Amino acid sequence: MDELGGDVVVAARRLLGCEIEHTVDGVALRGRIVETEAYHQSDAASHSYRGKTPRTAVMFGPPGHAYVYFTYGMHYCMNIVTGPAGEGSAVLIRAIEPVSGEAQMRHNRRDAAGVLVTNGPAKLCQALVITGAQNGQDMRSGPLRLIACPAVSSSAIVVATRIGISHDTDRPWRFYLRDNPFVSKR
DNA sequence: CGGCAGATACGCT
DNA sequence: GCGTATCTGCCGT
Repeated sequence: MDELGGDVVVAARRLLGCEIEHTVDGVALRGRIVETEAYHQSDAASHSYRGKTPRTAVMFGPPGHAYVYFTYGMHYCMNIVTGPAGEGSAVLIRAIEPVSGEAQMRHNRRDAAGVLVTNGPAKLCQALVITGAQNGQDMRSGPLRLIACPAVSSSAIVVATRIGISHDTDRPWRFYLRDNPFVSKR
């Protein structure tokens, strides 16, 4: 998807409605992106704010790769790297709606019921078996893929402030599909 | 159902 | 040392 190489906010909106698929042991675990957040180098909430480090190096790499980080001692969260190589920007995937492999996703989540299976950034990583092993992977091909989609119309997108951060909290850089039940928080 | 504490390990200061 | 782009269970209303 060409738009990933441009502005991270444009990319965050553009990724809504597109799908992520991780094939694990021959089973395609696939979901539609319903909630995203943009993170940019100029932004104190971003891991890339203090420059390139071993942990954040992937954010400064080419667009379309996965940036997976480990947090709170137990959770993984996944991003899709955006912007030109050299710029530290990425879009956090905060929620997806299952499309295929839903039974396996629920199993991976200790049989979570209803929207609880994928309605949060760490939950969807657990459901899709995304860990540090996927960090840096090119999502244009391979077992972890991004599947492009037509752009979602602006009227279907809700703009909000980002969740769980303590710096630059006022940026309207969170986007989600209006009325989608898998969105993490209204 | 809303609020809060606890879990738990890693990167960076 | 300290803070963390979170989740879950447990408590009270």
